[in-house]
Amino acid sequence: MPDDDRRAKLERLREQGVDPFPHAFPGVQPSASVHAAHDDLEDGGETDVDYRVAGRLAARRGHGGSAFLDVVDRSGRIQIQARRDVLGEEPFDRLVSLDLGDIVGIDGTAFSSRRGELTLRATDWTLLAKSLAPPPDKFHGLEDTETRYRRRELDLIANEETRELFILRSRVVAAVRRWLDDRGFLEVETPVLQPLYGGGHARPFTTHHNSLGRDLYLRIATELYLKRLIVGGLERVYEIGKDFRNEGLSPKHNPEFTVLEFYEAYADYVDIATKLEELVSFVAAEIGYGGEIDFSPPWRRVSLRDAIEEATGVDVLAHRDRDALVTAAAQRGIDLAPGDTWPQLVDELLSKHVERELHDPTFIVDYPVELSPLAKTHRSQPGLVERFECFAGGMEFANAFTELNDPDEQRARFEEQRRYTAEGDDQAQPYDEDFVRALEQGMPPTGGIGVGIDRLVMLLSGRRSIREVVLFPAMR
RNA sequence: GGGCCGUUAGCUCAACUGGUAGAGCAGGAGACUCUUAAUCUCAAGGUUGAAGGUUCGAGUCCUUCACGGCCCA
Repeated sequence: MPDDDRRAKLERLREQGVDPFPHAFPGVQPSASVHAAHDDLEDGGETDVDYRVAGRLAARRGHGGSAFLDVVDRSGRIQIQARRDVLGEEPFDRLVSLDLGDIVGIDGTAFSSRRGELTLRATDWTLLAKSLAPPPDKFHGLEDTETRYRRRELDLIANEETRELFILRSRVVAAVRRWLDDRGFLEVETPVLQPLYGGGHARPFTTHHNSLGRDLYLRIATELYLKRLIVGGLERVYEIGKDFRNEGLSPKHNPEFTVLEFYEAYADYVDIATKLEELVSFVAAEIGYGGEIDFSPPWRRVSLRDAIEEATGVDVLAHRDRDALVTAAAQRGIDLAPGDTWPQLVDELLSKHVERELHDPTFIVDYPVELSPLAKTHRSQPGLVERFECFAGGMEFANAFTELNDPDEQRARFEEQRRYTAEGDDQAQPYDEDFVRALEQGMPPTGGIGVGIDRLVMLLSGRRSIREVVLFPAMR
């Protein structure tokens, strides 16, 4: 058993007075900085520059009196040369008999091998943590999808692309924050545990607060609280956080997912669209995006009605109730579920016939009021609201509107949602009196948006499954 | 929910129409002072996802289940 071998080594080390789990190792430099300083060294060239690096032992090539070791840290990989004549008998033998996966600290002098690989000739070394479990295959890495998701630490150890992907994700989020911070947006935190959920079309998770003796919901969106902050005069706010939706898993859906929402007073959905173009193209440039999607502004804008009519021949606005729409679609050879509400049917036409064809970023604008209970009525087109969803790579990744700020109309919209609930839509939005009361205080004209960060990372990294871009995706 | 594919050593994969489960890497012993998927020698490593069934005999065929992947709804 390999584990037994490793445990036997652990005991042997302890008997030799070596602490296999020391407390710290100060002064470590990233391996990439060693490469940056010396990668122009000629083949076989020597330096007298010493470095201290640390990381996981990933490979070993022994040659009797010398050996080459590969040490991996977050910034990359660096080759270590161990020599008996440099280190001395015992330190050399112990270094060379470490297990792959052990964490080591290396002090060494930079030089270039005969074949031109930058290498540290170890002058001293320290075991920093013993690894008791064998690592994945050093060449093939870890390929089993299930193990990669369930044991992401192994994926990160074995697969450099995974490490780079999650570093990329972090850079995406950092760039988003930088862009918003630079434009006067204030980052805020609103409740995850909510007495009433709202701001989205979804089923919630329910939990229970023991000492309050009441049920609470995990938020499905941050929208209503953020708009209350606009009422409060914070003018430009944003939140990046997890939302939770109690629905099925798919390549585009994880039950908990990261969303950016931002709201801007005195702006409308046209302003927000421009900001989204700028934000995403900024982030793409910051991370050096070089993929197939053209994020450069301006992005195409097409009305929801035209988009659906182009794809299906059905004019949804000419068939403004459930039965008429089902009939019109049937004449075009499209079966719709007759039990759905009218807004659900429109949403179905959009997601099944339009969404997957939208490769480069596209704004679908001006939605029926029935689909958008929190959006302001369109200034010129009756029956519509000022709303857009943004699509790219065949996937929705953002949703925005000119915010409804008339409290009486908001109340009426919530009442309409109640009717949809009564018609069987279990995702319709509940009546939130606290929110309406806040609107009664007076909310300035406001534009707001939600951007799916996981999906944005999928687009920017070319990944086709949300599970690839979430560190620990939900598994059955 | 439906269809298809997959699950074999720690990891990556073999095993023909049913006939003693193999290899590489990792791990063990040894050789080797510029290798980089190092090389060479030797030995070891398995409840073939689970449970049933058919058969003289099942990794292989059948049924059910679990988990995963892809596609569809």
